[in-house]
Amino acid sequence: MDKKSSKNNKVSLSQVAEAAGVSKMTASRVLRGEGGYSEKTRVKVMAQVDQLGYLPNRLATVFAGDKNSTFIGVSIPDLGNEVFSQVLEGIDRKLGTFGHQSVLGLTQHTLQEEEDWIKTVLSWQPAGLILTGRYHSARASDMLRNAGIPIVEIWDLNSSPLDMSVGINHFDSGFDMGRYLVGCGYQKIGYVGTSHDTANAATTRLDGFCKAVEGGGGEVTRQLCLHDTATYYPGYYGTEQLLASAQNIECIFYQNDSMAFGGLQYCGAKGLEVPKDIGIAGWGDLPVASVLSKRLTSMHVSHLKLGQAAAEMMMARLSDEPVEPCRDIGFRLIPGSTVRNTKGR
Amino acid sequence: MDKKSSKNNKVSLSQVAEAAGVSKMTASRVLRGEGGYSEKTRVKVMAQVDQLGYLPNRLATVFAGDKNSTFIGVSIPDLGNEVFSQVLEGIDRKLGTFGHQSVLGLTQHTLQEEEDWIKTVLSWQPAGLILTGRYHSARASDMLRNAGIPIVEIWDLNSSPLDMSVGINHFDSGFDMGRYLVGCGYQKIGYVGTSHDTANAATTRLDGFCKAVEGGGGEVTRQLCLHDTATYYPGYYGTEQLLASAQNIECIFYQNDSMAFGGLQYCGAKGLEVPKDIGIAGWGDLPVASVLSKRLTSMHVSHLKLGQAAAEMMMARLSDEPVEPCRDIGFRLIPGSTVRNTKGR
DNA sequence: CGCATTTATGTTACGGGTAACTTAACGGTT
DNA sequence: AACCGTTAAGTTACCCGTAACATAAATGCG
Repeated sequence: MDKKSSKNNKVSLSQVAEAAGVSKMTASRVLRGEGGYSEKTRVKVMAQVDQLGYLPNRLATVFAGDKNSTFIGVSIPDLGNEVFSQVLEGIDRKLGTFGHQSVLGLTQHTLQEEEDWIKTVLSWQPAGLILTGRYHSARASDMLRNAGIPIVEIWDLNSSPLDMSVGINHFDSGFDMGRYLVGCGYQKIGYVGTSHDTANAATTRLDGFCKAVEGGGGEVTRQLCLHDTATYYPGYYGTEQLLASAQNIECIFYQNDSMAFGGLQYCGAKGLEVPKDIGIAGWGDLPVASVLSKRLTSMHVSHLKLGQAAAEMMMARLSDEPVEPCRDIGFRLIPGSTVRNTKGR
Repeated sequence: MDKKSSKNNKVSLSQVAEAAGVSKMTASRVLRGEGGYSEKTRVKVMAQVDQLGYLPNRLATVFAGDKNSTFIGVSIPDLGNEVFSQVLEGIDRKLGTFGHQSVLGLTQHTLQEEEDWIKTVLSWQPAGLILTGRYHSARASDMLRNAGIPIVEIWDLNSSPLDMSVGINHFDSGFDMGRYLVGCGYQKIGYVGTSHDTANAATTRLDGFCKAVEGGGGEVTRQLCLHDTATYYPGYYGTEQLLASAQNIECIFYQNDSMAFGGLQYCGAKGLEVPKDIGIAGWGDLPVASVLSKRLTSMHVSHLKLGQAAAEMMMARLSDEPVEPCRDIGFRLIPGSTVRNTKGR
């Protein structure tokens, strides 16, 4: 049974059929429970399935062209960011309940990586794709259009998606945060984030943020930590750089909570009291935000729910159920206690 | 070009060949760069490939049985735990550099989920599997043995793996932590963790921990938060429960850092000073541990490296290179400052 | 009992590529 | 021109399961 031929030691349906003394078509019917066979035959076939340890080859089924695969390609920028690992968890768990599998692609926030991955994953005839972000290379867009399979773009809500979209309006979330901070009485506000080669959700948030702050009479001093990940340490050093270059900053908005934690740490190390001496606001509301004795001012997004929604839309489309092509997951501002409460003035 | 037939609108190699006025075998040779065709033919074929937007169907290639697939099934307990998302990131990034893809399975720490997933993923003819943990259901073990593909068991180092294993010795890591805490002068030590239906790495750590503590004359009061995730909140409430049931606890060891953060938060809320009034030790050394003003006493494991090593072993085996079947990634105790420093006594 | 109907099972063809083999075209040599 | 080796291209068969069609056995019913 084991390792008999160098080429292919898998047990095939024909072998099961032969062992059971029936044609492979009959065996196929039994395995699919399709009906049209006697109980005696069913028992014979199933006995051989157990005996030989037969596992169906789904490649053949899909290949035959009549059935869809159960692969869903899922592209995620990176998993170092807790946000995206939660999204992925939501997606994969939900897909799992429908008997589908995620084929992962980590695109490192670059369109080229995404394009390469799309090309590869499409060659596996996936049932659908879930992509993070609304921006794709021209060639990627072509392939996606021609693929003729359901596509869900997540994270950055897209009002004219390739197919379907679920996420939040990042501009609005940045705007709301900006308005809130200005409302707290801040005027000179800094920003610490990372820059990527392409437009992305964080940039969109910053745009919204700036608009609100400037509209409220404030001013945003930008500080982009080039070519680094949006994590704790860049947050720390970005804060140092920012404060060194502009002394009158009253409050800092960070690309995400991890970076804000780094900022808090820097302030603590330099004896700056938060929020007395400086205000700190993050984005994303990571669970670990609760670790701090002071609740971090942040923006809450239900990442798990976002992932689940994406998977649900995908499955609905695959079952030909009607699907609303755009779904807004929403966000919620967490006032926290790392910015001061001086209303207006 | 788009959506022409309801069944299959994919461009096939035959169509390319026909359009280029050659046989599909010739087209196949061109696409694989196998040689044996004229430059004129190559140009003709490639022109049609671009024209028609042909994407190879790898299903067919693998199905034909002569080539291996580039799927690697990867089972991970959950992604809520930052540890595992780092492991997955390490795996997928490394696999990607070899042109392979991860097919994800979240097994929620149950052997049944793992078994079901293994059955499904094997039906897709993966090139190999990477599984978290050393324990598998009997049926799963059967299937794995019969699959005849490389298998890497990660996380919990297995001296007699199904095929290959990479991870750390959890017993030893628990033992070292126990010895360290006893060495710091602690005698009455509590444990807060979660309990699962099956043996797992955390249990093994606890065993090692208890052995060291008891060997050093100390005593471990166990507190298992049944049926909950090993995250922040159960850490908080587990600490509350533990301290309510045993007043003389001097130090608490947690299943992981997330739970330890919860414990720290609880102590802060109740006015207990760390480490003056009580010691706190975690496990895993999450990056966010640096968020705290006090460095959390913990055990460092390089999760990313672990994932990369798993992928490397897999790829080496697939290229028939010699592979050491067991690889110990090691760990490093982080003394931190959440336990007191009273040496011996 | 014989014919119609249902049920059980078998046969053929196919999908998209590729290995293995065959044939045609080309170039050079004597 | 006849011969041969090389290169370029085409043919055939196969991988594994299933749809579609064909046949055989069992059952129903007047």
